[in-house]
Amino acid sequence: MLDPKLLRSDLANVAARLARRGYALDVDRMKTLEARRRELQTRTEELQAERNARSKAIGQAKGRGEDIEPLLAEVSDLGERLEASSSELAEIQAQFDAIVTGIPNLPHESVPSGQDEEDNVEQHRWGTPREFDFTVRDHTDLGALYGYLDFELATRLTGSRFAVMRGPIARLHRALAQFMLDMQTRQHGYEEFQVPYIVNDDSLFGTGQLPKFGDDLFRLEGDQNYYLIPTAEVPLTNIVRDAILKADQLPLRMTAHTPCFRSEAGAYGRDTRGMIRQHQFDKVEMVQVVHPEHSYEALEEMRGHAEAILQALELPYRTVLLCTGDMGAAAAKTYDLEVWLPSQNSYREISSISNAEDFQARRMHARFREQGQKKPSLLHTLNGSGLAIGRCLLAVMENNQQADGSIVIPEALRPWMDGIEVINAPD
RNA sequence: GGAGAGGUGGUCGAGUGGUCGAAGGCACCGGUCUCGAAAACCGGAGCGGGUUCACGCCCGCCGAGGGUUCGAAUCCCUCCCUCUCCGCCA
Repeated sequence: MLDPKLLRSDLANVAARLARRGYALDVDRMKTLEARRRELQTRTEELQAERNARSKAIGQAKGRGEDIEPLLAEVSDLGERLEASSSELAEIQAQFDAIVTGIPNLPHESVPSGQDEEDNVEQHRWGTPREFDFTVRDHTDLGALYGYLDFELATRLTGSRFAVMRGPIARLHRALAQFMLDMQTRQHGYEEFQVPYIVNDDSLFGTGQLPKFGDDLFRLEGDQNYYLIPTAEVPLTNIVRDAILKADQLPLRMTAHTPCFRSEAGAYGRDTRGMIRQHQFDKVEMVQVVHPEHSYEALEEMRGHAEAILQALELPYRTVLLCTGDMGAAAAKTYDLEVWLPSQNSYREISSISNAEDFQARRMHARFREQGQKKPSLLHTLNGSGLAIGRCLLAVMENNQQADGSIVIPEALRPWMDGIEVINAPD
């Protein structure tokens, strides 16, 4: 959420910056609503003040044993006028809020303008895609070869876009998760969390999925407004909702391994084959809660924390700076890491690292108190995948495959695989 | 799931429907005292919003949302949460 004060004082400039990411702010409507709001709020508060004063006077008169009938007569229509004014104010306020809560974050000045992923800017590449002297299989074929990865079974159990992993592939999946968690906690200073996989609507509002992107979420039956988490970013970031931290507690570095559930309502028809785009996938997530002055250092740092995983696994990747049109609504700046997939002969997203600045903090009322400062100020929040485990699994499978369909386990991962070096056909 | 008791400021804890944003204790900050500290004493302190050049003034907030009333922390309704006992379960 943007600062409502900024929307009042610098509307034209805000609109211009939003236009850069393709968001058309209705400036005239905002001006009209704001003028109306101001008028109604002033009047409502005046009426409230009058009510308070008169009620107090009635109480005092009664205390002195005086006749309060005349005083009551004086306030007879006050309630109605107040009700009329305040309900109209609530109406205007609701319209204003509906717009404000739907406005995306302002892009950082270093973010290139652009429409979609075509306009993203590659920052650098790491590793060299391997040359194969045989025809590469994609992970779906590799998994099917020995029955370690079964999409048809998952379809029978549930429906489309789910996977069943078994034996060594299931084991590899677990190893990846453990490996990533251990790296983030032991080497990068994150605290490990185990969080609910179901959250309420307040949490989803806080991180910005609601109210606008509810279609991408799985909502639970019942009247509790419960949703399956689309990412651990939601529970982890909301840990600081409604909190006022002390400056010396910062930065907070949190990580968690969770499943993520996405209905991907807008993405049907894309990546229908394999486990690139699933309704359920596991991810190790990193979240940082930092002092506003340090959030861009933290962004670079987190990018490094995610890259370190890919480097350790010896997976070729490239780093991409997202353009304004490809960023999520909460992000001011986002890097994507894209891993090399031989079967697609291209790089595919495996991690996304964003600085939300105070966008989420404002929605969550997440603040901190600067040493010696009276007023609390908003924190900055960042999140990044470190990494998406399903996609990492398929990247390992495809990049490390051999002619017979066996898969070499990356060196760094072997301690988490009981020393298994190659995934072969079952005995 | 059944029965009961509760949700008040950083914390503990008062609060007959009327000057209550709310006593008091603790913790906290500033000051006096002290070589320094402790103790004692004095004082200050919540969050959000509106308005003002500013001092300030005003509004809202006692789990959440409704309602009754001139007036609600206090009365009524719905929901959420916590605790105790029983049952069930991992």
